[in-house]
Amino acid sequence: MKPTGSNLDAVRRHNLGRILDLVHRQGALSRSVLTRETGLNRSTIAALVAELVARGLVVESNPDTEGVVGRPSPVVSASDTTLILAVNPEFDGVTVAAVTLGGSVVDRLRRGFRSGPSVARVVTETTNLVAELRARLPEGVQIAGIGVAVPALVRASDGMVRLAPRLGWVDAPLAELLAEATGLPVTVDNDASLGARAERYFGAGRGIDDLIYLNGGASGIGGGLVLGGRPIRGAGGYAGEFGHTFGTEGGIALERAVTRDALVAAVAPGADIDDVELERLLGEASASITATQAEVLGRALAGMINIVNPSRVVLGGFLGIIAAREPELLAATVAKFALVPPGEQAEIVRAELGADLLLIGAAEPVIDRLIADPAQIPLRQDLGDEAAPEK
Amino acid sequence: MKPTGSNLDAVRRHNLGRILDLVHRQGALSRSVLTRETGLNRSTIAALVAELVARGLVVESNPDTEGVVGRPSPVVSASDTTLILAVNPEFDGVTVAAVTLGGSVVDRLRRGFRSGPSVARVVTETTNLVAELRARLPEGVQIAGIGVAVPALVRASDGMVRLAPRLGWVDAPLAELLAEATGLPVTVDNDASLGARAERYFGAGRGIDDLIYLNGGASGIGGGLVLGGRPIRGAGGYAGEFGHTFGTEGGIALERAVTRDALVAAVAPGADIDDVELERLLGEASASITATQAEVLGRALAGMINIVNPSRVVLGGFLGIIAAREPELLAATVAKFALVPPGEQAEIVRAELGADLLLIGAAEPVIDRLIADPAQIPLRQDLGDEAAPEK
DNA sequence: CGGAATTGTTGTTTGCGCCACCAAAAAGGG
DNA sequence: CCCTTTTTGGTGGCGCAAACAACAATTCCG
Repeated sequence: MKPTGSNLDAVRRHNLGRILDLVHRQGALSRSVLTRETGLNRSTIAALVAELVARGLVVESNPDTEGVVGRPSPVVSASDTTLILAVNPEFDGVTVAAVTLGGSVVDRLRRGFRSGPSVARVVTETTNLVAELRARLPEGVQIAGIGVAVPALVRASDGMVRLAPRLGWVDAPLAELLAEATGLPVTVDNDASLGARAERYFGAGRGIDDLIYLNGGASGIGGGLVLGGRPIRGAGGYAGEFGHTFGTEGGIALERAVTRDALVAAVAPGADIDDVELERLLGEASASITATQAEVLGRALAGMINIVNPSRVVLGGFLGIIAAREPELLAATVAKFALVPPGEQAEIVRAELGADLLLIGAAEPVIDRLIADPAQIPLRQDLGDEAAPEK
Repeated sequence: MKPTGSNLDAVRRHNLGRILDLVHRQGALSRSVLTRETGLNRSTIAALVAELVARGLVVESNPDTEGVVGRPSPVVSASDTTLILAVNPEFDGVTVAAVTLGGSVVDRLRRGFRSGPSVARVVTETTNLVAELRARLPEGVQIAGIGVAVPALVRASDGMVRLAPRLGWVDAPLAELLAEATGLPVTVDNDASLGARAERYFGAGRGIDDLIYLNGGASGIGGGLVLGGRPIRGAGGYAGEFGHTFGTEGGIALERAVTRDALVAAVAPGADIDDVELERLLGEASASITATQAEVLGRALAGMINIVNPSRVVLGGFLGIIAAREPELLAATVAKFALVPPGEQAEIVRAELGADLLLIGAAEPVIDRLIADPAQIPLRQDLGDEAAPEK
């Protein structure tokens, strides 16, 4: 069965995790703020922070005198000597990046593929890139684990890729294979769900407990759902897979009615351009295509809004371009087809995070594991004069 | 901000609550089972159970020798000396019932109304019924609180009824008024959400983490959503309010296309019959009406299933009758309009709980409060020779 | 009837957060 | 410029909850 009753160890773990969580989400915080925020005693906070420092998870620094009365409180911030490796395999290549506990990408590598890669190919290439990246990292950094964002249906509990149409995979035990190849703990999850998490914590969905996230890419539309402050996967991982829902009455899937290719075809037929270029060209052209697509998108959104009543809808990728170019039309269409109260409560905004979105998201589950038990990172023995050991 | 870090008191509260939770949900459990289930030490369980007994929340009894080796372990079950009062105001009357921690109704009273009642009327009638019911209860029982299930949009955090079309209320601070009038703690929530919880814990949704619940009553269709094991309300409490969603392409709300009145009109026009009678009459008549309604219902369900990917759909009230009479048609319609994978994962079943559904559900939030802090119930002083004091 | 298995019971131990006290560091006021 | 006020860090002792260990009780089985 599930975990259960808590003993004293659990208290320590929970409190360490709570501090790590606050520092991760809100950036640098003074010890006095942590005291207020957690309700714990000053001395307790001091002891907990000391342990996190000893494990290389946070660092303390002197505050810049802020003009407040009283003794200054040391500022606690995420350490950059503990990193997470984020991996994003796609049909045309795989990206590996080093992400800090604070949620920023410090280094990245990419290896392209000519054809759709097999699972084995992705595992070996990823392992190579991981080794390469680790060699480039400064001495003394430790890797907390590997987080993978994959465009597929995933059983997150054990990192099994159930179905990846784009990659042609079925039932690939990706987490297990990568863990074996690299010797590091690995988490695997759906890319859109992870994108939703990233936008929720660090982007356009900050602080929003009920949101729908939709991302439009070259290969289709993916989405993620956050309800009651928690990511929702549904029984089989299909919750929030809005690309396959029906946007029109005729029963055409949304991701076949609203496509990036249609936008590209209208302004630069056949060209291979990125979203920035696409938006620039659309700005110069007439808006009729985005208008048509905005209407279909709006109808589909209305259906979702009626059912889950979110307070915000975040649109990324080329859907973000549509949202930026047709805000009134989109809002009007939603208002027309959604019920009045939920429709009024749902604010439609464009995603804020760009290229790093999936990498930041991919690191999140690893950080979750860290927050659940910070003691999994060994204490650094500063007893001798040697540097802290890696791995 | 939210609660936070945990200290030793929190551990004790959590563990007491965990035991109470297990006993509440799974019925009678032996102390050895509790030990295994919680992972706590035998001696710890003994101490915790002793405290719950002292607070009148559980009782210990001798097990019937089960044919197992080893010393018999005392059975812990919910006490019936601590009760929750469940209240269900409707447009034509208000029901007050006494519910045990085990989730069964032991007594009930109802007062009818001629016309739609004002908030004040409901409060005074409820207060009277509460007093009457308490007078009938045996000596020594204590009331943990009042839980209200109301057909309205509710802000559960403070029990404010935001909008109750059927009752004609707007922004009625029902929890506050009832708490003042009765001197007991009061929780208020939407009736359909509470019904969903009741079915999930004690009915057709037992153990299901992702489910949709829909209930059809004389005044319309209400629903509740449980995702990831938690009730989902959405930003404004509209999540799961499926009655207002569109079941057909023409934009007619589901609860106007699928109605109880249509069924009644087909078999006994104008008659005032209950669901049991209605189902019997339908059994004798032709099935064409239920078939039409099953199709519309199926289309609406398909839309919901595509978005939230539940593993079960529970249908109550007259929708349960439709589900029982047209299982194949309903399943076929869902299969036709839902995507294949989520459609296959969603099992459509009839609700199991009958008339007590809302009352059991209404008690749940009160029990939640009890589980969150069992120490809110005072210790019974058995030091003297007097009985335990009430209130 | 005796051994094995399981669990309740009791007293002791361990570890975590709290508390009280003192010291340190900044702001403000005369 | 010094002194008071305010806020926070640091330290040692304390209380408390759960774990642990040893023993007793109860049942099954041969």
